[in-house]
Amino acid sequence: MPELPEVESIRLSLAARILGKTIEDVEVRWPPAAVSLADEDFSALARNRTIESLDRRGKYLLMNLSHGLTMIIHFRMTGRLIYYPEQHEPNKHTHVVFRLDQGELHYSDIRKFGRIQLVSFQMAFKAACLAKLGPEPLDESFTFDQLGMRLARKKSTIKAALLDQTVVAGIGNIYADEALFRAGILPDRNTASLKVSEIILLYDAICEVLQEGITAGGTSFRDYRDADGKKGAFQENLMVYGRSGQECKYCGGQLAKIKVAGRTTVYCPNCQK
DNA sequence: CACTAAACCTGGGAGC
DNA sequence: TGCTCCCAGGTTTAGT
Repeated sequence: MPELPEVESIRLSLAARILGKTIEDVEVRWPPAAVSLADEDFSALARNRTIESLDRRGKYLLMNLSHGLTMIIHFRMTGRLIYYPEQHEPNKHTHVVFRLDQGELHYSDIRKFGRIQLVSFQMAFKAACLAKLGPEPLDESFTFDQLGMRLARKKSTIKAALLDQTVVAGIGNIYADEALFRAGILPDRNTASLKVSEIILLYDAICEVLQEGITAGGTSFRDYRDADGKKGAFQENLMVYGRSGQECKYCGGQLAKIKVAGRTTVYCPNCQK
């Protein structure tokens, strides 16, 4: 389930393969996955455009094409974007095939939740999905004060606040649980109950866990792969996510599982207060 | 405003 | 082996 570190890892691996290449043809095999401007044909619109740059905003990958067009890609849970240097046979989960002047880019998605939107560059940041996003947690402009001010407006649990993309962009279930463990904060604490010292710990934990996730090439708990089809390594560093009932790597106690904000949440009852 | 639930989907695992 | 059931979770939308 690609969160910020996974999308960033896709962006980095993809950049090395496709920047400067031209989209010569597009085969949309499952139309709901490829959304374009009103009444415009996705394939026709994308054809004969050069891939000029790759950006990321939260969990969204932005592919900027020549002539002012941008593809906004969200992978949701099982989306993948993989580059093949040679012609490659699509499978039943391959929804869009981009044939480049050299190689092919395949978008596949088992669960069919992900979407590729094709919009004008000017419209991209006004698009409903991007406009509401909170700050980028790894930008220099993201400070602990900013986090504190945004959390102060929330009346939910701290876990729900971290998953809220309008508070901070890019955190999902994995990194929310990991950041809260590192900060020693129980996931179902009310946001208003956090002391300033705890928000400082949380701020540091968020920045560290996301940066380490990127360095490890993301977390391949199940489906995630980068643009070369390679797994990440951060699953080996997970302290709580997916480890319910197992020993806490820090104190040796048993990790607990609860539902918070409708999501499975794993934490250490001893290390997190 | 904030919460919950449903909807969107399929594969994998558990239990029988 | 094969069936059923439940679970995984990002986001939007509808309802309370």
